[in-house]
Amino acid sequence: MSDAPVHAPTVWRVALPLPLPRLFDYRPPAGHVATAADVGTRARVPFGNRELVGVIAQVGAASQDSPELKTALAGLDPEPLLHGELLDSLLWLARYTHAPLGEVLATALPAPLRRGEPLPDTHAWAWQLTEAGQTARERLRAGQPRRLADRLQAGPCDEDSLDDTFDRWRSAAKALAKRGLAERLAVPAVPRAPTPQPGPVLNAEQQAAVDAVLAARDGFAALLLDGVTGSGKTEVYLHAIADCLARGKQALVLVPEIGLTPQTLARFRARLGVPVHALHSGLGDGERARTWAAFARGEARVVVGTRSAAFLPLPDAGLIVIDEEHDGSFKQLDGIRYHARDFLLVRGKALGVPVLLGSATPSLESLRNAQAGRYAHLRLRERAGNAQPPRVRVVDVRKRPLEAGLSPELLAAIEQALAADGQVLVFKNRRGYAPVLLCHDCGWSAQCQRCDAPMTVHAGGRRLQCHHCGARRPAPDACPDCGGLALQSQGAGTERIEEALAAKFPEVPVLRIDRGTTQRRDALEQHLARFGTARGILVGTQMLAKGHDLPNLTLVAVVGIDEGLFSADFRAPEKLAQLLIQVAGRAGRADKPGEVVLQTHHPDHPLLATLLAGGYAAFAQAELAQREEAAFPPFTHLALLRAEAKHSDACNAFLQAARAALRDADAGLELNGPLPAPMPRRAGYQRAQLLVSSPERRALHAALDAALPAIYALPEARRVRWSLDVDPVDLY
DNA sequence: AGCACGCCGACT
DNA sequence: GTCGGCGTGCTC
Repeated sequence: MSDAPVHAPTVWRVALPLPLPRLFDYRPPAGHVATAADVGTRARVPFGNRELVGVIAQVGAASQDSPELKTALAGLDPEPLLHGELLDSLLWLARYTHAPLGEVLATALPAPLRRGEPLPDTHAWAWQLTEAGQTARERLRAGQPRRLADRLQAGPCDEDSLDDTFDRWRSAAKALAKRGLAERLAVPAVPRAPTPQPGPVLNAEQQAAVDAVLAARDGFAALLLDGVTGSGKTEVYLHAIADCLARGKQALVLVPEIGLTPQTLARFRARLGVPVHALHSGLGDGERARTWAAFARGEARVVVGTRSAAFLPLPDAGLIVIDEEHDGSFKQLDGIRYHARDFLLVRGKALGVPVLLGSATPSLESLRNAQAGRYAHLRLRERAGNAQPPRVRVVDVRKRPLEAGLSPELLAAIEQALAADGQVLVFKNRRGYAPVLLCHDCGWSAQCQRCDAPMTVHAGGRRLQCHHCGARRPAPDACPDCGGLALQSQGAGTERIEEALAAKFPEVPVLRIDRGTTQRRDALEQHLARFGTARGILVGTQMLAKGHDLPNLTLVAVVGIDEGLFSADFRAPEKLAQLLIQVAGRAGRADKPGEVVLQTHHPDHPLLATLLAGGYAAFAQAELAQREEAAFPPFTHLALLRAEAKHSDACNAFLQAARAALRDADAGLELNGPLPAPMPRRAGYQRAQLLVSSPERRALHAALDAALPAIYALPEARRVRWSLDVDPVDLY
């Protein structure tokens, strides 16, 4: 502390998008003086022999051990791009995930901003009559262009309100523009006063939930909206958001990957009476950047978005909603391994706004927080509109003849449902034709050459595909080992079930929905629309578990749940219970209860017994008790250090050295490993992991903070690809 | 992560 | 004789 260099230059300390846990110092460009106001702006800097764009994280004296300083090429922002709450929250996220700040900031920014492009224009477009249009209007023939001209007579009209109030106005506008009667002009985007449409009358429980959110609206609060399927959680969101908008504030709604349907957006738009922005993986870079800018400038009011929407600036925040809060897609599994729900809770606290977490099957973490009094627990027990809960039947398939994995009882139930003009959903967690190709003569089975996993049979048995690395090859005609011709497809995936059902029920349509048939975002919509409401059978995977109204669905059959009952993953029971409840929630319609058939070899399994007798709440209680007993989350805190390399020795050497560093940091830490990953070889790489756990979150983070510099510096670290995952979702 | 530098195999 | 394999080292 004695020798702070008096003449140390004031430098920009820049967070660069690199997997290096430090900042890089630069002299500001000639003519610039670094000041605290530069923090949060971007800079273009020379780095080695290339150029990078980073964010100025600090301004100060160069660290003493810095070598020769380079000069930054340019500052890119007149005003900080990241500042206030968002910057603070991102700094928190970097500390919490123990990820390099530059990588966190790069993840938070849309690609064009990451590349150094300026914050895009966000002006709105409006239409107005030209002078010629003013005079010619009255002579126009009746029709759409005339109607539009009449509308514009009162003055310019922005495109958003035309969207809301004028069907197919674009072609009318085009017609007017072609004749020089109307023109498009850029207008400043100002949030319009909302013009909300009334929705259905709330029931008492919904009203109580809305009241609770409104009562909490002046500060941070976490509220768990625990509502059975069909209880009208979305209505509660809409009322809370409408209140937020009426107060001139912004609202953010986080939804799972598959929850962002055009119907959802249309419903939000119609009810809220303001433009509702969508943010999802299907959008182009430019559009994402414009949305980001519109929120940063406070012009945009409402966003419904997937995981990455958690990074939008919210200068006028009023409410954060997290729909299906238990959903696994909120956790990013590569790059920066953040959990969007948990990040938004931190942001809500920093912003001083309520965070509303909705689910029919809350995560055990959130339930525990509610029970501990950290979250308000709001319940919706009634299904809206008198809908009856489905009847659930467990079918014991032990010793029963199976046809493509389907029991006679199940087939009979399908026949019955179809006879009553209903629709049937058969849910199977495996896509493809069959999970294994086996030689009946010698026991050989088709394995992936780059992964420790069997290859899945596809295309009716003609092709093999690895679901882990994407490898494909034709299925052999004869066994490569013994030359025998007794190759059999073992087990059944969606494709085989579809084939069997199509043969069994040739008079009805059978539609298969899985990642094989439905890659595109709107393909699911289109498929379901074509399927309609006439009798028929849907076969599908998780994709069908939620969203998408299927009003005529009377029977839901779930096959192949047994793997979930005995998985090594401690979260498997929770995931299975959530899935069963979500899938079951699809059955039934207002006038008629639906039926759910669970086909299993383990009809007496405690998970099923508890779930059937007491519903999700009872299951969750029992499962929380087990987690506590076994010292698993949320009763302990985990971090997983993963490594992969061509040879497993390199993984083990690295993890062993990391283990020693962590042991040095905290002798009380529980360290498990190095262990081979459950699938030790994937895409040609050997993988291993070290599980770190502690009952105290602070102790875990302190140990990681203390040990990570040493881990980064390990010579063994350069011979592997490694990553740290705080709060891992799947250990396996 | 990139990108260079640096020593050992099958090709113009 | 060269182009190029990826091991290892560095980036203010």
